[in-house]
Amino acid sequence: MKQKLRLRQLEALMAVIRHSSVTRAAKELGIIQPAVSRLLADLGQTLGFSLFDRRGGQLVATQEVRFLQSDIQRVLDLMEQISEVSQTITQHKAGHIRIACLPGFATSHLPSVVAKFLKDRPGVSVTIEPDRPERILEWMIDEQFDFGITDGFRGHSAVESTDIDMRTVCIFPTGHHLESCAEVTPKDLAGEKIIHTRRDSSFFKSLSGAFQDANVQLSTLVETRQFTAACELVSHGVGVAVVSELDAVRFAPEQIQTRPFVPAISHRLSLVRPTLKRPSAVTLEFIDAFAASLAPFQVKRGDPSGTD
Amino acid sequence: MKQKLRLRQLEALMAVIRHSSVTRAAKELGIIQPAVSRLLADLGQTLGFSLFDRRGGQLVATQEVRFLQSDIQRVLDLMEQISEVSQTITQHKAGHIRIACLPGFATSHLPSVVAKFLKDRPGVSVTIEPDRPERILEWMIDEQFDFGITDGFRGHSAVESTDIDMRTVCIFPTGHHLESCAEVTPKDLAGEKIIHTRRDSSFFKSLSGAFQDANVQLSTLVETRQFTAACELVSHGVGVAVVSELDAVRFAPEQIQTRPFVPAISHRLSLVRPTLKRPSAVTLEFIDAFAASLAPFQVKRGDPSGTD
DNA sequence: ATAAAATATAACATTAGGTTATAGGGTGTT
DNA sequence: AACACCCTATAACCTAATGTTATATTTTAT
Repeated sequence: MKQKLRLRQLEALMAVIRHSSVTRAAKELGIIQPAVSRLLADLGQTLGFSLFDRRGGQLVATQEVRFLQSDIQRVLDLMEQISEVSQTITQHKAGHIRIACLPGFATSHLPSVVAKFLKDRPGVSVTIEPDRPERILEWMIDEQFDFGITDGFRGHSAVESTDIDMRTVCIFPTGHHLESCAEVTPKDLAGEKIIHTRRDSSFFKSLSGAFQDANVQLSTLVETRQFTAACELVSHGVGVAVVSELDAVRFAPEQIQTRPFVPAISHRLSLVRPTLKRPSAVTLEFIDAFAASLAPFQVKRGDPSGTD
Repeated sequence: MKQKLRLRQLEALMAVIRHSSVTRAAKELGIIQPAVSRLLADLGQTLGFSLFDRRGGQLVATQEVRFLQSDIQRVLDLMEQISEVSQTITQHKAGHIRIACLPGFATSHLPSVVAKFLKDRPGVSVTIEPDRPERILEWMIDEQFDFGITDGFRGHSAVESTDIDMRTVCIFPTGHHLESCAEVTPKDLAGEKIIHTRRDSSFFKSLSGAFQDANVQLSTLVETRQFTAACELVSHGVGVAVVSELDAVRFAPEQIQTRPFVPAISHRLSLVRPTLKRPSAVTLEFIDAFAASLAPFQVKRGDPSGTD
């Protein structure tokens, strides 16, 4: 009698213990009494000892059964839990998303998006890891992360990307003489000390291209990786910069002024994820949500005026 | 697709995760590959998301599955454990025995019996609760305990008892003038101060009966509930007593001397247990073992010379 | 004792889980 | 590219577990 324990038998056992009656237990289980009777009989067989004593019309669990009772209950509870969790997963309400992003996003735009996303999804958790684009790329290739927000992405077979061109604006301290301009051109910036991104970045190339086309000398004040840093500097009254509008809007008008930059140049963001790794449903949902959050700052379609 | 989670499906899932291959998993489970394939397919259906990504000929669990993995493993482990424990229960190797006994037994005879019993039964545990006979009786009626060792038991419908008549001996301090007697009669004890049990105990009635029959005055030195206490007193050179041989043998000849008491009177022990409660297999085994341990000190059958 | 209720047993239907046979899909080689 | 090979999926069928109805048996209450 080397029978295996069956989950159904344990369910029946616990139901009978709860109700002290086979008939009532059957009712709870939604089946009829003989079925429960046999489940118990079979279980008793496999366990090798009797499960109940009758005591004045009531069934009382034997000591052996009481001995196992807590473990059995735990198994049933766990199964229940697994079912529930898988339910919420199916409803895209549970899971974990590992996000790698540019440092600027980790502090400025991303948190609000994540917060909004998590509000509707109690089971979901998120890891945010800020780092340089090169590292983000590595992480995608290694599949260490589910989703990356980067720029200057050149394509990679193991990485799938969606590029988004972000509008940029010229920013300068409040009170600056540029305040009189409705829009800012390279000519307006002649002689200004500029805060800009690294010279090897594609965004810098676009920017300096615009200056060259206008025959204006671009003179550097600060070279930084992050738009946020540039905004920060400008807000302290130092210099002028062309940055993503996304970053600029976070600062109050008392701190910095923004004007459209002409010619319009865009900052190309890349939303990336590992090609080979099948993304979880929540991950895809999050990528959608994130892309949507960028829409207000995105260059209109059919108006590329692209970077490179 | 409101299918229930099946244990077998979870087993298959974990096996495939372990081996990264359906074929190898099937081998481990002792079934063939198509069976596992379908278990997985069905499970995927009920869970509502796919379980594996293929990655260069290897199967890799999806994020969703990894999310559930630890819970699933716990369920399987618990089932395993329940099986094992029930096994040892079947082999009478596990369980718990609650023993209520006279205080004397808790310290003298019982521990050695319990120790020997537990040695072969790793899973078994025991509770020993010493108290007065009245309380032991209550406990049996309430089914608070599985087994009781008492005396003076008068019968009760809810309590099943096995009576055992224990041999008794006369004990006295080494160097006492009774040493010269081969056996001790009431006459030999004339004028001796006696240590004996309570006057309302049936054993005392037997004893005083013997003295009356011999027309000897029984003079009390100490009245105690426990034979062990009497032995203790005697070993310190105080008085003479008639006690169960079981208790007497625990003392060295340098401390106390023992002689048969004539007429032989017995001390009736009752091994009791709740009638209505079905005893566990280990309990029955233990009662047998305990009864056997008393045999050397038991009045021979057909030689009752009973108490009352 | 006897009626009523609860439980166990018997005979059959359905379904999960197993089997064999076979088709389909990658991977690696030529 | 075409081939062979290995792994996996699908189909058709079988067995054991679990459910059903009908009925006998046991237990409790009157």
